[in-house]
Amino acid sequence: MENKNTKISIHDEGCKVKLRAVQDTLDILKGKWKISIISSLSFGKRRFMELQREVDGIGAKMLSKELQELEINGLISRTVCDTKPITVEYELSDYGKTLQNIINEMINWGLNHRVNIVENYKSHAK
Amino acid sequence: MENKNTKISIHDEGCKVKLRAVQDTLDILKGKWKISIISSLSFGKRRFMELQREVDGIGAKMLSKELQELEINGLISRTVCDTKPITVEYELSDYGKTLQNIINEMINWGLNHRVNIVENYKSHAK
DNA sequence: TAAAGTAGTTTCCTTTTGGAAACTATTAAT
DNA sequence: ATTAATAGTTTCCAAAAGGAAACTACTTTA
Repeated sequence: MENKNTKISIHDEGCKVKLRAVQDTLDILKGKWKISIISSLSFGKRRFMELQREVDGIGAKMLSKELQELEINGLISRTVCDTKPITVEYELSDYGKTLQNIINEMINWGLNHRVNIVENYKSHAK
Repeated sequence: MENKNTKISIHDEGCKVKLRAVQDTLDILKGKWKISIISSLSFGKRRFMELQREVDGIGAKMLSKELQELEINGLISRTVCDTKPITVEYELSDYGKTLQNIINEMINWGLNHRVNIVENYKSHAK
């Protein structure tokens, strides 16, 4: 009885800690565009306009806002280059690169999901 | 020149495909509570009220709505048990379980992030 | 001098999201 | 009879999120 309660208690605490960890991650990645921006930057440094072209559908206002939040959280760096027309390069910081595993898993899941959906469509079309 | 363009083109296409895959994943997981609900269910089956107690801050309306969307997308199953007061059990489907890698990476990142934040606080407090 | 590209910011507006509380319906216990 | 617990649904409302377009400011090119 005491043993059983102890085990349940330990289990519950483990769930809570993990759920809190997920929530901590989500708090950093919240917003419609943040994960897409990080994904884009995971392929290499990008300028403002490059990001706007690569992240489908994002406007300048949202891109600017999301980049600021990512920078505040130490996930990306912003570098102003004194080129002819001024350019700004955004890059994942070392800390931002620790998100790579999450991104990779999302890429894998999404690729697989698309295959599943297409297969499902085919089987219904028969 | 032609070689270089070809390489760039291939690279660009790879990015686009991967970014689209991330977007596909995000479309399934969008909403304030979906990932938390899936995380909770990744520890085992849960009843409606259990989920509401475990997912911190969620209300009945949102829980109900998010569960419906998850069921529509085939990620969870809903089983009505004919117990004394009727109970309903929610469970990850086999397909929902394929999200486990993403959840695990989010748990790991969040756990690590919390340690980093605490360490940062300590070093500033010195 | 005008157009176009860089990187944003600001304003105004709409849509989406989400919360609180009340309500339905059933069953069991007090 | 009343309370409580199950699992939701519905309504009404507020806040947050986000988009379009105009605007700033600088430089280069035509």
